[in-house]
Parts: sequence; C-alpha cells; structure tokens
Amino acid sequence: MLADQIARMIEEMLEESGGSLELRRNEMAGRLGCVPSQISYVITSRFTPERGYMIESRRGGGGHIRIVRKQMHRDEYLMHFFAAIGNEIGENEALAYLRNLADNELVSAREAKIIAASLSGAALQNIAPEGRATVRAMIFKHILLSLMH
Amino acid sequence: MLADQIARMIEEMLEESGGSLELRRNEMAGRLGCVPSQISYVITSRFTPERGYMIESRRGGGGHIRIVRKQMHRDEYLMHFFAAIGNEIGENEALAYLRNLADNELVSAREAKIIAASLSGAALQNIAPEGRATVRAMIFKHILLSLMH
DNA sequence: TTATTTTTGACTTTCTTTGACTTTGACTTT
DNA sequence: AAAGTCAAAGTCAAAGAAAGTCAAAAATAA
Repeated sequence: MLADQIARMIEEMLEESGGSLELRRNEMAGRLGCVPSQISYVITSRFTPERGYMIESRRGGGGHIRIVRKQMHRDEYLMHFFAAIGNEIGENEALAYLRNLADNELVSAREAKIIAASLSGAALQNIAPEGRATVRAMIFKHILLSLMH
Repeated sequence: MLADQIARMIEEMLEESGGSLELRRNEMAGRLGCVPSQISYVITSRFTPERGYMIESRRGGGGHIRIVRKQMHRDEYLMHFFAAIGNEIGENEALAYLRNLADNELVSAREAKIIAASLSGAALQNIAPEGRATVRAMIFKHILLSLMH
C-alpha cells in the first residue's frame, strides 16, 4: 500500500537524521509517482502529535515540510497522556497512545501487551457499547496512575 | 460444511506459518466462492480468545485480518488461573490470584501494579455494580491470555 | 418441534487515493 | 513600494477499497 510505503520511507529518513527532517512535498511525490496530497495524507494520518511527532511547514517557493520526533520526559509524558485521554477513548486511539508509551520505553513490550489486553474491546465486550469508551478511559488512566511514582 | 472448511483452511495456514497469519477477507471469500462476511463469522465463532487466538484487523485499502495463535506449552499454570477465574471475580479475590502470580514470578511487581490498577473497583466505577465482577473477570482473563507466549 | 448454528446480503464504518481548488511565500516587474 | 507571477504546501470532498455489523433465512442439532 502506498501510504504505508511512504510512512516507512519517512521513518527511515527520520532514523538516519536522528529524529528530524525536512522534505519537499512535490519533489517526494514526483519521485514516488503519486499525487502530492498523498504525502500530506500520510503525514496527517501517521505522524500525528498523538504519536509523538511535530509537524511544521512553509508554503510558497522553496517551501518544505518539517517532521520532528519529539522526546518528552517521563512525568511530563504520563501527565500529557493522562490529560489527553479524556473521558472516553476508543480502542484504536488507546493503542496509538500505548505504542507511543512503548516506543518511549515508559512501558515494556510485555507491559504494553498486558495493557492492550485490558483495554481491548474483547475484554470489555460485556459492557454496553455506549459505555465501553468511558470504562476504557478509566482503566487506562488508572494504569497510568499506577505507573507514576 | 462451509464454516468448518474455512476453519480447517485457516488452521492449516496457521500451521504452515508457525502460528500467525494475515489474510485478506475479500480475496479469501473470492477463492472460496462465498460471501466475505462468512469469513468473519468463522473467525468470530472459532478463533476466539477463549480458544487461544488473538485477532486484529484493518479496514480500507490494503486492509487485512491477522490471526495469531497463542500456543500454550508450558503455560498450564496460566491456564489454571484462567479456568479458576470463572465468569465473575471480586476485587479481593482477583488481588489474591494476582499475588499468587507475582509470587510465582509469572508477572513482575510492576506488571502486578498495572494489572491491579486495571481491575480495581475505582477503574471500573462507571460500570453498574452488578456487572463489575463479570467485566473484571473478562479483563483478567484477557490479560492472562496476553501473557501466554 | 424447538433451539442453535450457518449462510447470506444489505448496509455501515474505516482507511486510502485522487484531483480540483485555495492559500502562502519568494521573486520579478512596474 | 505595489502589483504580478509562479512555485510550493494546504484543504476538502468525492470515489474506491476493505473489513465490520446485523438480522433474516436456512440448515442442523437436540
């Protein structure tokens, strides 16, 4: 799939450059033989702040898109998530946060699995659908609390 | 019967691939000359977490369904707990099991904290009291499954 | 028969791809 | 300096591609 391919490419570049890069949308689209907005799509759908990226860009002649992987620190991070979760959270969104936690080594891979299991729709299937996202948010927040101090 | 045939086919593929596979629902349905939702039916009715499978999927272009078998070799201990939990479990009883798991080094202290948080009455307070023990059992079981390698 | 499991298909949701149109910035010309 | 030109990037909505859901009908089992 195109989107994944582009995402991989960007990740690679980020790796090489140590977490920050500047690309030119049209030029990249040209190289890949795709429409420029496809690049935008990939960036907005994959390199979100939720997953720990900052985006900034400039239009016009010599414009560019800059992507920075931001490295927050522990407490700030957990707090940030705590606040970000809100009163309800869907499974996918929760997994995105979780992956971010794992990437930043705030939880181990095994811990991430445990958490994922406890937030999974399957585990919560006995709860009425309208209530699931709320319960999931509660559980997630309590887990984050257990990780603090 | 169609469903059994599909189930066998999936099991075979799992065998070949060593316990984990990714299939495309439409494509598979096409090959079998059946309706795509039939694949979904087989997966939800046969490849359940209760039977040791984990499912994840993605919709849209390039979507897929991934099936992973958690092989339980020397996971009998976890299985034992799994069975012991039953359909409902109170917080105290759950904590007792958890301590047991920790004592036997099946989970780390930190993991135990995470699990305790996710099973706590506080985390589940949005659920009607009658339903809590059931949901707690579900979550606990799913966590155990996630621990089975 | 009655209850449970299968099968099907219409409809929904989620994710991707594309392209037309808009906005912005740098440079050039008046 | 103001206006004009052109090269970017941004936005948005439509179309396409997959998987999910659900309930009715059909088949099987009890």
